[in-house]
Amino acid sequence: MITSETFRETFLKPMATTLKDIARKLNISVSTVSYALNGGSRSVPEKVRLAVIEVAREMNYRPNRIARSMITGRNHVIGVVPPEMYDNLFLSPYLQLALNGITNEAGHLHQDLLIYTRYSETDGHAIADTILDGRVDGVIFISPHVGQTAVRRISDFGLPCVTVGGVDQEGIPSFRVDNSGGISMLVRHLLDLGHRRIAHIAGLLNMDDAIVRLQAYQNAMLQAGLPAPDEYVVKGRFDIAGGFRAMNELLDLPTPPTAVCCANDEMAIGAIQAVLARGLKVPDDMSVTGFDMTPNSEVVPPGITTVRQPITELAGEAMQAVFQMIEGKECPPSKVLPTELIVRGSTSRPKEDLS
Amino acid sequence: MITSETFRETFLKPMATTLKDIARKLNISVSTVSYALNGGSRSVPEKVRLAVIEVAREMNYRPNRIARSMITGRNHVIGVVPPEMYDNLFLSPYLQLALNGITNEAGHLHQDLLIYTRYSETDGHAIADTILDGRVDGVIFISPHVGQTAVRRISDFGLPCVTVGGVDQEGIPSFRVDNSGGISMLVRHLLDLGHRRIAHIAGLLNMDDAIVRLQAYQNAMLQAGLPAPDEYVVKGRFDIAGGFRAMNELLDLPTPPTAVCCANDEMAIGAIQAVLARGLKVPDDMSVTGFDMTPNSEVVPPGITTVRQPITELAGEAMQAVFQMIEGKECPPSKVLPTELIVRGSTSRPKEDLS
DNA sequence: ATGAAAGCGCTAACAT
DNA sequence: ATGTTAGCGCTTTCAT
Repeated sequence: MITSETFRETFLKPMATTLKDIARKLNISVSTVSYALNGGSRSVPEKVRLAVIEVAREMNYRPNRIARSMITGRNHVIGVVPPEMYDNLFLSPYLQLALNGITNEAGHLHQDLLIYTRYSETDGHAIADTILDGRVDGVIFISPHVGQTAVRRISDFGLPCVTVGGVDQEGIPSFRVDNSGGISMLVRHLLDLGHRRIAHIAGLLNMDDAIVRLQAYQNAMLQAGLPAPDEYVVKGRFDIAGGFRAMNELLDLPTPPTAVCCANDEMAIGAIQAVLARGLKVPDDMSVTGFDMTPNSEVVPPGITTVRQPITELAGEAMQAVFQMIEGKECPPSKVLPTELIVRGSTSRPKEDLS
Repeated sequence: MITSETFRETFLKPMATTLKDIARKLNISVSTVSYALNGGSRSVPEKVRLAVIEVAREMNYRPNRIARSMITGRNHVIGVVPPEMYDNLFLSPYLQLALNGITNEAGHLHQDLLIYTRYSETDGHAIADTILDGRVDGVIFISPHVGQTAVRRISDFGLPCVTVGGVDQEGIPSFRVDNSGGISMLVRHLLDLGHRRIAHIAGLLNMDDAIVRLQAYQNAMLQAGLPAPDEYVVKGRFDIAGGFRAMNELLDLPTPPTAVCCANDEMAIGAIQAVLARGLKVPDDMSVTGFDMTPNSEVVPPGITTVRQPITELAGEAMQAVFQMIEGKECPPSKVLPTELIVRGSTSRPKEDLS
């Protein structure tokens, strides 16, 4: 007869030592073994305790966290939902920095990370179901989509939930930078240099950060009394290839801009490549700015003028926040950190004086 | 009286709908509900099935995967162990590429990833215990240390286990490139250009890949009848800063090399920075080679001559391999993929003819 | 001081 | 066709 146990034993996983095994060997009860090993509310005589520990070692006992989770309701695992559902996720510097912050902090807090990478299901319903299946104690969304309904669903369900980037939502703390302030600084920097025809390469407009940055660009231009015509706003998808294409579009315009403000560093890198590919020079023929201050923004010549976004710190704080919520403490407030202007080689006065 | 249930309900997680709740509501048994929802070995009349599904939706039922795991013994989660225990893990391009491969494939196979980032415990014993606590169905080690005893422990226990990089071990399939072949190609390339004084910046020598590459360098020099003196071998820790320091050491030698072969691209980037910082030029004053063909190796001027290592593909195959083992299929064979030489701007003939 | 037993939510064998 | 029940390995209450 093939019982369930026999089946598992034979074909799936090897049988591990359980508390019961130890108890049987020592002729004591499981509860005593449990208390001896984990020191709960009951005290166990030193002699017994040592014997149990000895046998546990001998038999190579390892507590089964799944079983423990069922009772305690705690997994000590935090779910992490990356921004988008495309292949080669980890090539995004933004995600890298965010994961570093989360990872470092998770280590300190003794939590493991379950990274959700299965995005066959695009709809928030399915994603939420996966997240709410009991394996994680809380969730961190990294730059969720606009209308990522999963965030709301999860929060409504009562599972602790925070976002890195994104916008504020009732009861869901978000940790982000002052996008508007950052873009304003960059545009002002370009204005101060004497630029008047300034274009914007926008990110994925289904992400809040991209939307806010676009609006900030438009506002900054408006305030300066300068036009921000539609053809000066090109979508760049937040990646190098997108920045490359977008810059080409701008260069093909009858009156190209003299400066381009990109919604992130990667698009700035692509944009610079496009300029160079035409035999033009950065910053002489075209000033370019980025956003994020990723490691590459420094390495890529001539060094990209950008805005420092403390993503790693922010992500770390997000991690602390979910943890607090999990621990039953009060829902911590959202946090908006200021950005810092980093001027490097990719911006200079325009060739022709346009003032 | 505060029962365990009340406690959890009140302070920790919200109570979710269970099969029992649905059964009670419909006045049928849990097993019927289970079969109606998951369609196991028992058939359920269409009418009942629909009613169950309806109520499940109404009550917002979500299966508890923890409970399911306890019985089936399957989590549909694969553990991933990153190479080292330092902060800012995700800045390593090697890890990024590996994770991409694993992630993409995990998506196809419908497996989630649990990334182990808690390395307060350096010793293999503790790491193995964490991994063997029942939450994952298999493990992928990325470039494990030499003497990473956890790998052996886990494999001995019977949990499916593979490595990306590293060396072959009995019963543990590894997926890696031909390190020796790659380094040989690079050294030969430098020799062909006319270099004779060739140094090596080695990686972390507690990693197999670093050791093998160092040996390959020494062999290649030996074969060419050229010296590879101790002062021409400097440790660079596999990162940019390490490459920078190492190159400075080499430049301070009474007779500096004319070319440096680095064990990875990042150290090559650091090395180039060090050369430039002294007002020297790459490749005119110093040829530099990398390893891995990371995205940056192309972007950093003058473009780094390197060796393409199909890390992403390799990692994907590793993922497929653990999955097969989990499914009870035979342990797949290890795989060694060839590398490909990528010649770019960072190498040229030495200034002085040394032949 | 410690054994027995009740579950956690689910699956699957066993009955009916 | 479907209800009852025995666990999975553990924690924790209850009883002794």
